[in-house]
Amino acid sequence: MTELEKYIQSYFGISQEDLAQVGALFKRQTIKKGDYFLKTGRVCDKLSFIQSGLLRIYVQTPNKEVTQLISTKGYFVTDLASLIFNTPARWTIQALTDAEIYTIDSQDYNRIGTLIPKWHELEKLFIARCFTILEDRIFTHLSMTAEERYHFFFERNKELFNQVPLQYIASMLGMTPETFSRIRKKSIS
Amino acid sequence: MTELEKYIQSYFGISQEDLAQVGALFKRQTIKKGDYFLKTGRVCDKLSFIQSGLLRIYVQTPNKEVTQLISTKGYFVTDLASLIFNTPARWTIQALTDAEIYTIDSQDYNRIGTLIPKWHELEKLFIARCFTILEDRIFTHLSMTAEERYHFFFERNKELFNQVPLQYIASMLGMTPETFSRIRKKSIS
DNA sequence: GTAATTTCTTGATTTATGTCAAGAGCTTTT
DNA sequence: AAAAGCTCTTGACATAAATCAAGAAATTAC
Repeated sequence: MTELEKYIQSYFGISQEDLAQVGALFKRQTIKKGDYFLKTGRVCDKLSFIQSGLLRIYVQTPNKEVTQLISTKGYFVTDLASLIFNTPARWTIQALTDAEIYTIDSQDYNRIGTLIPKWHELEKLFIARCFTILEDRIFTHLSMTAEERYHFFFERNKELFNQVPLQYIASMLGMTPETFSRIRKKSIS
Repeated sequence: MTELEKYIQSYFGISQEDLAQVGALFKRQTIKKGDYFLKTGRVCDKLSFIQSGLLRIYVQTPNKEVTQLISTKGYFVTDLASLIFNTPARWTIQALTDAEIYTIDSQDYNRIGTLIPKWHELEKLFIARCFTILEDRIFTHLSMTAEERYHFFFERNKELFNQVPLQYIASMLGMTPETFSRIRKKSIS
């Protein structure tokens, strides 16, 4: 079983055969550090699984660049709204490191449901789980200070802190790099 | 066509017959101002459509009460994670006004998929749309000041401002009632 | 291995937002 | 209609976080 299949298995819980069928629709692909997976304004016509490497999802606003998420091994990456509704992508997605990904194009993606009858239901559950993760993330912004968000995130994502420029984590947590740096200093000493 | 059916129609786009079938699973119910629709820690075994009235979704934390959302006419209300995964509810949901709602219990909810084959797919799309709304909301916290969030929300939800205690809107936007009040004053004059 | 670039830290300062406390203005209750 | 509760506002002040600027540290390019 490939790693992709293992992850799909764990997220969706489908049979060996179904797994092989879905897995086969994903094509292995490498993407170099700095390359763009997606740019704001284009329609996102693919969904990828990250086998290795790191991708950053962000938006360029008039004032500043805002990092929405850093996606790592084992996660799927796409602009969901754009993929599903064919709207222009809100996010730009760029590789922070060389990355190995498995990609399915939107055509094949839309075909999964016909191959595997239960797929829509399982995917519904998967997206619902993603939904609740975002609910919780909003809650952190309503209830926590920058410092609390830092610790909360750090406890759950220690590895990330020595893999990516910290300014991106700062942005993702809704604070400036300077504030991030000061909290970090306090926390280390 | 009932209002419930009209909304389901607009969200899910299903046929007249299917609509009648789903619609029939919802039972009309009234709920008095102050009544609890759901309490944190219980398992949420229902999903409701709001026909009229306002419900507030919030959490009591050790320090303060945090309002996650105020739900209005035309919206569905539930603790999605709890409904789907049978986990203890994170949110408490309380009526801010007398409300008229249409409720489906989790048993019937889980049966829709067997009645209407396309349901899971349509619901997937519906939840995906909710997902992207939350993505956008997170973005407001990463990119905007309290004042900007105020205006952004105000432009889109003017009516709400003379229907509910403003402190709840303040909380929902991630600021104190005092800050909210000051921004409001500036904005009026 | 040195230069060039990018990233991170630090200090000084400003600005935004939170806290506390009091009172005014509404609603609801009696 | 007075009393009791809420809710909102306001001022004074405290604190958190942003901004600006400079330099140190790390990384990447040559």
